[in-house]
Amino acid sequence: MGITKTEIFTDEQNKLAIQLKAIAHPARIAILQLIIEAKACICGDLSAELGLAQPTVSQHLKELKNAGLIQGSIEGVSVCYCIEPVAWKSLNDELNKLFSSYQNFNNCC
Amino acid sequence: MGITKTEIFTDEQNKLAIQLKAIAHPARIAILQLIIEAKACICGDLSAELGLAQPTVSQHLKELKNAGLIQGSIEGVSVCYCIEPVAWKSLNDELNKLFSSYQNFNNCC
DNA sequence: TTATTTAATCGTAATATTGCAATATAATTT
DNA sequence: AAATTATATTGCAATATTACGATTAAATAA
Repeated sequence: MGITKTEIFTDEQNKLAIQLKAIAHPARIAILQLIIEAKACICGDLSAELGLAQPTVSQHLKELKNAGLIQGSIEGVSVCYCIEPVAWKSLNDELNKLFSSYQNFNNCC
Repeated sequence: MGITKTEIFTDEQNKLAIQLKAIAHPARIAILQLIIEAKACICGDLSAELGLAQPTVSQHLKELKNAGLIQGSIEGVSVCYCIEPVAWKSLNDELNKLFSSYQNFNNCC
């Protein structure tokens, strides 16, 4: 079908999946890294830096924005994108919860 | 196109994207949680617990296994799946690196 | 107002993902 | 060996994703 059965999962599971999907692409990982290092935060600069067409980068930025992970502020003719601190921390917390819930010894095999 | 331009990204970025994609689905998050809590680690049990058909769960398990995040050991007629500790820690480390690289103050907007 | 600059949207082709019924495979039990 | 039990694979329909050329929209500058 190509459609996920979201109704059988918890809101937490669905939210985490959506945010993870947003960062589960090398271009979007690269974009986040460039934004964090402040090497580039403008669509055109990111496009040049990455070697991806401007519409492609714009689309990736839109997905990161839809997931709430970045925010854009208008800077004259261009738009400066940066991390949205609250969602970023929330995702970090949720992932820490998932990863720390596993201890080597509580395995059954 | 539907195909990612992996060649323009680093191996690290591609690997992280692949592992994140593996866990970026609510069913696979739920499966990991059930495995970690040792509430279920067998395909049939997971299928019953989640309310997804057996082939669907089998496919999700395969994807997690392909990403190296779980491993299966044959237990008689059934297969017991559990976390692959090395890859699990590696992904955790990589994510910690990404998240900790961001500090609120190094933003440009 | 008319350029100019930059980002967003539209449209589209190629490919990937999701979910499951039907079936095949593998291990155990009788 | 035949039956049983459990998982994996195949095939398929519906939908989603990726990438980009062409175009549009929005803001500033001349």
